Amino acid sequence: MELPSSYNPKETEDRWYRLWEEEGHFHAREDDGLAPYSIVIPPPNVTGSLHMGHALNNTLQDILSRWQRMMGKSVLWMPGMDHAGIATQNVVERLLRDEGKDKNNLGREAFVKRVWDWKEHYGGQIKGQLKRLGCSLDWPRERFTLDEGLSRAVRRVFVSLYEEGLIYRGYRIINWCPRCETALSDIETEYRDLKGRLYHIKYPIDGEDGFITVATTRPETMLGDTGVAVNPEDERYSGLVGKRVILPLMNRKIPVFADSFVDKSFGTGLVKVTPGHDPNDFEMGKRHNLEEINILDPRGYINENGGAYQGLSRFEARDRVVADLEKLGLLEKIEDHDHSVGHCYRCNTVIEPYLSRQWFVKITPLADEGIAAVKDGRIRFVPSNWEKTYFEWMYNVRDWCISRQLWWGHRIPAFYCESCEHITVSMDDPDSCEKCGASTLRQDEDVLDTWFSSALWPFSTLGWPESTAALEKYYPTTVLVTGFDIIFFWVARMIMMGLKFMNDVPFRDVYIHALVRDEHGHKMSKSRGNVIDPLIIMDKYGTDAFRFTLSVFAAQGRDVILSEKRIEGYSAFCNKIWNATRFILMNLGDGFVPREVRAEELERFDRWILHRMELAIAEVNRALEEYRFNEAAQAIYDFWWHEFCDWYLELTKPRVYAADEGARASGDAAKQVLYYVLKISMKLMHPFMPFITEEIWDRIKAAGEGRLIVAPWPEPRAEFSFPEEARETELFKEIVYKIRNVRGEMNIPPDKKADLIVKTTDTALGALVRAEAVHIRTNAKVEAIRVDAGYIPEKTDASAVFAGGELFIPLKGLIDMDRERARLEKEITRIRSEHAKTSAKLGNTAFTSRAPREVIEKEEAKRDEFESMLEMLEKNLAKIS
RNA sequence: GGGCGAUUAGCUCAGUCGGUUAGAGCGCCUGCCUCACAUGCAGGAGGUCACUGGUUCGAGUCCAGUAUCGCCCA
Repeated sequence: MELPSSYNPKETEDRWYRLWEEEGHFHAREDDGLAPYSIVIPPPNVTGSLHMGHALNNTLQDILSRWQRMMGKSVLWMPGMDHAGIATQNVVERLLRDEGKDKNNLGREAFVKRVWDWKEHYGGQIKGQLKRLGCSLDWPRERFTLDEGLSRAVRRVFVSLYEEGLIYRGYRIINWCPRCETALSDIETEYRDLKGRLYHIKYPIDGEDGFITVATTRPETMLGDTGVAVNPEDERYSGLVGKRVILPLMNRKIPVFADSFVDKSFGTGLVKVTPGHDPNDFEMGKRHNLEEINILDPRGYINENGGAYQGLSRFEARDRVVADLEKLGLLEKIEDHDHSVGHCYRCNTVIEPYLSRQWFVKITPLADEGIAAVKDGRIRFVPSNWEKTYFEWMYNVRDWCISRQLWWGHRIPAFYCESCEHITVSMDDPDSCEKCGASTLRQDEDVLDTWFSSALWPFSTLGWPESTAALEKYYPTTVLVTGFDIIFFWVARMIMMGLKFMNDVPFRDVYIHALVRDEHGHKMSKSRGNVIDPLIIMDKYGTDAFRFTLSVFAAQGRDVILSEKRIEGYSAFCNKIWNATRFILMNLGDGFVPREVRAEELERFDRWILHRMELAIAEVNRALEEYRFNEAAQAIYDFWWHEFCDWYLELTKPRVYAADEGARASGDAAKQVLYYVLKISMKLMHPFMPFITEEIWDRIKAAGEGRLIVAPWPEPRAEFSFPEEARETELFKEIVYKIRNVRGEMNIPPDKKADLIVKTTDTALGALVRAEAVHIRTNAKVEAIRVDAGYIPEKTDASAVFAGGELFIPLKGLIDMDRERARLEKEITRIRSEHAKTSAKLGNTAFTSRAPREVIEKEEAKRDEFESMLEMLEKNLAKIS
């Protein structure tokens, strides 16, 4: 039973993952008769590869899954990927471009086939990377948003919402990406503050000599102006309303009208109105019957409506328009002006508000249900403050533009009749128009927003619209784990769709974790060059160290700020786990037979460590129940390192090393406890560090015991509650600390043997010191130990006080008096200031009359203790002065 | 402009119901290769809990304001 002197993650990780998977431990069974616990993975993009956000997100889900699996639940963690319409289409288009090809030459069918080919060969790299991370996903159930079943679900939802009037076709301003050449939803547009300019342009008044001046940030859109607006309350321009102005460059006569939308204080108070290229202008145009002129083609170039500017890009057109206005003397001035400009969230191109016909989901009726579900607690956000963000958005949500001018995605199941224009929307492709019966039907060219299919993820992956056993058992899912950045994109929409089509929430809890940032708190991004690649980290430090680091830093409401230094620190923890195990195995001996630990054979420190372990188990359970991953991880770390390794292992050494017959029973008990604590610890650690714990488990498990991944989670054991021994052990530790402190501060060389006199009138304490003399000796490095209530210290004794007594270390000839005086003085100062604080409190009648009794008693006890310590310290100081 | 969050040791952060001598990791200083681990052991230094005011017997914790920073939305 011996371990190599260090743990090799590389070698073990791969092997264990394969075994777990082969043995079917990740697979959920609908018929297992166990209570369900289900999580659906936030489906990564098929084009994606594992980044820190994924690593955190999936580590947390895996911790929950493994914990609940060990708790005996029927755990389903559903894997899958998202077809990522724009991103994937972009990837393949780029490939084609490199080959000198173009998707339009290829044609739709061939292009889509090409994307599928790409997906088969290069897509889904992230799957292997999730395995690398140890994720216990139920792979045989893996789904893809574009697979047959999910496509069926998407179509069912579309048809059903259309029939109900919740999906409609509309002609309006949407966000258009001229590079992707598709519409985007509002939330796919990211606004960024840019330094721009405000151009003041003079428009001549029709039939008069004067001008009016309008201010705009986008002069090129004037080519499509069909009006000028003014606030009705603006006295400056009251005479203008009803007149016409001549649009320069285009020489079009356009009306001046009043609309309360106009902000009097912005620019000149007069705004040019371009209904074809601005959502607000569009609304005004509707109110005032203005013509809507579209001056741009889908690529963002000026079209035939832009007169002489046709063929220019929107940016070239801006320069030319400004230059021409300047020449005509119509450019009054240009001011610097900061404004926020929409960008495509996929390709970062400046978005164009663009007038076009698109499909929309009427969202308000769905949102109302979604709001109610969170309001009445059917869904709980953790941390709860995210509910506020959710409500804020849901109350102000606008109709969702779901059509995309792409080829990669779910094609919209709407069929236009060539003869009567009727739209047929149905589950199966129709042969003829449902209205006039004509067979000349043309399917809508567009596909659906990828998020439309992701919105169905919690039930579509379980087999909906079929009614399956999986759906029956695992829906609603237990918890959704995701980042706050997709609350609107995904979480809110799943809630709405789940309520609509399943009549139930898609998940009970939504745990929102933070973003991973670099060590300076910056968002990791390729352009910043501060990306830490999780795969490199796992290679370097091992997956377990990486996962543990993520858990420790996953505090609620905080960003995860990651640096390699920390990961390195926790790889030391893995080493500590390995080596403590190694120590235990080396000392159990070949004849060791594990058995139940019996209360009557336990010594003080055995009871103490079992007591502490029970507390650790309770803490891990509580923390995980509340999704406080960092607290659970911290509890594990502290217990293992600072209690089990720092103290208990040291305390067992004399017992397990002892060779004589009389000590054998004590040594045997210690071995049983070591083994027991080791096993329980592996269980507690497993969800966080699955590989090293399974590896250790494999070497320590009893005959016939199965894998750790499915070992039963530790049950609380009331018989291991030993508060008395715990208290005594803390006292023992304090004595050891004090002696070490004296040695350290006094610079006593390690090889210098020192004796110890403990002076106390407390007989129980004296008995404790006598009983544990061996352990004080080995842990504090002292020789002879004596308890003497009447001890009169020598002038050459170093001393220290503790709760219940004082201790002396005779150091004839070695003691540096100045140093010892300074040490005692420092301690006196410290205790005095504590004493002052507590006696001030007790001297305050407001406190003594109003504070709860136990708080007062605590203060009194503190005061008494400080007083007796001060008395001893001062006496000892006087003695050596 | 509206909303949310943060500010605690040199750095990065915990701190649960308002009551402990405010903690951890890293870094720093001192001493140790003690037969599990130098990825380690022992000891130590280091804090006006951003600021101002309030509530309270009592505030790192609750409230208000200020400052700085970050994020989301318009």
